[in-house]
Amino acid sequence: MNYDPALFPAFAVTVDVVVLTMSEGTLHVLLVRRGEAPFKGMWAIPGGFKRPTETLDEAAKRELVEETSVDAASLLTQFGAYGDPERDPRMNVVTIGYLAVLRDMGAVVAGTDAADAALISVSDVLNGKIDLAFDHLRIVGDAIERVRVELEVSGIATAFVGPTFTLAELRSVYEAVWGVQLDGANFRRSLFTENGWVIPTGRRARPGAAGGKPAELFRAKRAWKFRGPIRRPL
Amino acid sequence: MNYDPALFPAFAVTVDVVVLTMSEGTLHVLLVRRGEAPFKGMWAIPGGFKRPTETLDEAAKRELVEETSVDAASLLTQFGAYGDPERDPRMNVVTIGYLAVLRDMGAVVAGTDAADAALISVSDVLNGKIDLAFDHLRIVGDAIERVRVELEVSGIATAFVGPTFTLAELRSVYEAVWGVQLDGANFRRSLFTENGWVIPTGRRARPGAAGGKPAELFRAKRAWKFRGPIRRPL
DNA sequence: AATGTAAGAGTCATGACGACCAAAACTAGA
DNA sequence: TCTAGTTTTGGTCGTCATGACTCTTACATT
Repeated sequence: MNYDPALFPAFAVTVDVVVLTMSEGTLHVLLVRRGEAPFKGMWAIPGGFKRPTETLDEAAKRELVEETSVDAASLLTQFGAYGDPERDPRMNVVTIGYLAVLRDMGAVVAGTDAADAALISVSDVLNGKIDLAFDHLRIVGDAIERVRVELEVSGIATAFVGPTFTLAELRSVYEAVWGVQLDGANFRRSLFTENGWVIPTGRRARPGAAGGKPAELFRAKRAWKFRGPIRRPL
Repeated sequence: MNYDPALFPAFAVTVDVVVLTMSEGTLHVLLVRRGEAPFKGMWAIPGGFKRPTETLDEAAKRELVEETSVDAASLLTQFGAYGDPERDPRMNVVTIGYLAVLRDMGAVVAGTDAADAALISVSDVLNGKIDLAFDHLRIVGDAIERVRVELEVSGIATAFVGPTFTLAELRSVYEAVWGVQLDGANFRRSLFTENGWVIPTGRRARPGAAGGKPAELFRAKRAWKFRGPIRRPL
């Protein structure tokens, strides 16, 4: 730090947001299609340039709204920075990766800045069926890995579901993210024995098309901030 | 991403490294004294500008060597990015925080770029006894928090000790970082029941000045990569 | 009414964990 | 040399979380 900063090479700083959600029982990521070179026509995660007058968190929130018209202020967490020299062929760009977790939103609305937006299955992205621009595959991979640990140490799971949810709904979040099968009865016990996780609403959800006993609807309690209710198997 | 990046405001990008180590049984952080304005004479964490031709990881490694002549390539993990508009009074600087964990090094050698370097007690820093330049207090705080979780989910603890260590030595790492007291016998059992953590060397360490039975020396096994051997109390 | 499905409640064995206790092996001082 | 103090190391005991089950309840579909 003994130099004049103005003498040093300039970088562009961007924020990229990995938006994860549950759709049809599996994990999906929100992608936008690039309208210009480089990587024109390819899928990419939404993002854009940070402005000098805003913080990184504010930039991430703004970009997410601009490109997907989604307001996820409360659940936007930073998980990594990427600055490899050739990650952008045009110039030196350092990007900050943000993770946003949303509940199922059904249809995706492309925002003002994006040509096209869609929810893509995470497994299709990770195994290479869908090519991503830049180093976005690595960024998405890091985001997924982050969610896996967050699920255990924090209570990010409730962000995937609505304000009221059934236990099976919540359990499917863990199963999809961790890629495991969890016993429904044991999952229920984990949330009830140590109380502070869920509070019953009295109302019940309609059973699925396959029938079955209607599940009770719950709301999240505050304990989720400190530690997750169950531990990751294996 | 629909704009020409050259039209956007330029940032300086730096890397700052929080070096943590155990000294006299407590957690210490490596700080350097600033020789120039702003914040001249104050303590700061070592760091410097990223070059366009290197990755962020390489920049962190290089800066650490330059300022502290410490080569910690294997244990340099990124934990956060900081880009608040006024965090550097001179211009827009976005910095990437890195965490390095070293074993006790005794004396600190100031590198070529630093006027002075010293190991400062982490508690003195966190409770405000030592003022840090820029937003480095927040950065150090985030690094500490990161170590606390890393200690539980990964096996970063062995990085604090030498290639061979006693169990009491390793236990003191957990106690210092988590700020708890752990029962020696139970700690030992945790490392032995689920085998894969330590392998005995047969040799024994010399007892401390207070006497006591000489402790056996161990080496680390590979299991540390997946999960920590014990869970955080509370 | 019969069948299928999923929620919800309970049982049982295992195993991890905290709180202890006690022996072993050393140092330091009387 | 003897004794007190300290630390490692090995062990017990009770509690509680967890995984693998079973069984009942309450719905849908045919």
